[in-house]
Amino acid sequence: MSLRHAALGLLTFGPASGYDLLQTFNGSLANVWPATQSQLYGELGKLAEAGLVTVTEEGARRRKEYALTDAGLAELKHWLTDVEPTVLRRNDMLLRVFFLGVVDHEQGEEFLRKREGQAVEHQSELRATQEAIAPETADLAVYGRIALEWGLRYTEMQRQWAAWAQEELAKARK
Amino acid sequence: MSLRHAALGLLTFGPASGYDLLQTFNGSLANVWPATQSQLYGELGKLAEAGLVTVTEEGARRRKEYALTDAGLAELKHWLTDVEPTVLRRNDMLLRVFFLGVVDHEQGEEFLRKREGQAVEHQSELRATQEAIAPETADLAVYGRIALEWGLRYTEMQRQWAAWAQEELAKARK
DNA sequence: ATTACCATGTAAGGGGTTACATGATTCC
DNA sequence: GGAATCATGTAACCCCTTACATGGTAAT
Repeated sequence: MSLRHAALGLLTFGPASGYDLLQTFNGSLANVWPATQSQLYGELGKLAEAGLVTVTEEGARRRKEYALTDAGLAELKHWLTDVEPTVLRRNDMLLRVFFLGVVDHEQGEEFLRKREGQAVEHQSELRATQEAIAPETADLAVYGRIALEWGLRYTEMQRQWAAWAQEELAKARK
Repeated sequence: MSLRHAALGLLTFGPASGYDLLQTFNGSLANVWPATQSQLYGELGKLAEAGLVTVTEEGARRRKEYALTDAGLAELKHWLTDVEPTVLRRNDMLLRVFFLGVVDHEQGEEFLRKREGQAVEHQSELRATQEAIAPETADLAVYGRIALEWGLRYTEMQRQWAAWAQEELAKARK
């Protein structure tokens, strides 16, 4: 049920069309809560029907601009403060680790090597976006910086873990 | 499509019934790839139909015991070595961070305090299971230990991040 | 006998993905 | 005029969750 809240959240920055929101979902939210066009347009319809947003303007090319209503803002605040975030489940990569004994040691090591590389790569992407938005975030988007820091620490953790795991494997092999 | 591979993976440890597998999904796999009864029985049926597992025994109480076929093992290996794990997406908690500016500073700080507490709690649970399985894992379940270590490092990262974020907020508030 | 546990299945509904479909406007 | 972009919508399909439904077996 969080696409709904992601949309409400984005509308706190100002009115926007489905198309506008989609750019954000594919941009800064891509690593946190991606959404497809199909899904978003459907959800905006439901949000309007539920009175959490309203159409404030109909522009060219059937463009509809949506704005948050009081009820929408209330729902967003409720979600932020009263609803417990779900703990992370379903980790594709870790599931594979569980069964890595099925293939031989070399392939196990290669798997971990790849994870290490992927973490490095992902981290450098995050650093790139960090530098791209650095100027304007003197104190403006504190929470944006905090979210980004999570990504940096996560990828760093993954990198170190994968390196450690390779050593463990080497030890176990002797 | 990973429930299928989780089931195949578990069957490499020996034949088992849907009910047996379910205990594992609710036990050691709960933090990695949970599955419901309803879903699992359905998937086992599809796996049998696809020839990746076979019913090796029909016991009391309609119990069916499944075993991996050669095709099933091949599919599992293929998934382990050739299919790239999906990078983690959709983080409920981080999505909230993005919009935390909507509520006041105190509530923002409380949110982060809760995350810190949750990380501590989750980590101590992991340590408990670590000690519970320690004796038998001298070198037996290397990959199990490696997966567990991921959890310990993840929760530690989250704890430190949440603490850091609270400091950043305090700084930004002055 | 009753309770607890073993054991499997179906149905309804939500959320997500991919693909299909359509048309308006802007820019070259 | 043609291509790129803006802009919205529908349909089919898969995965997952919750709830409902049924019955066998073991232990007290």
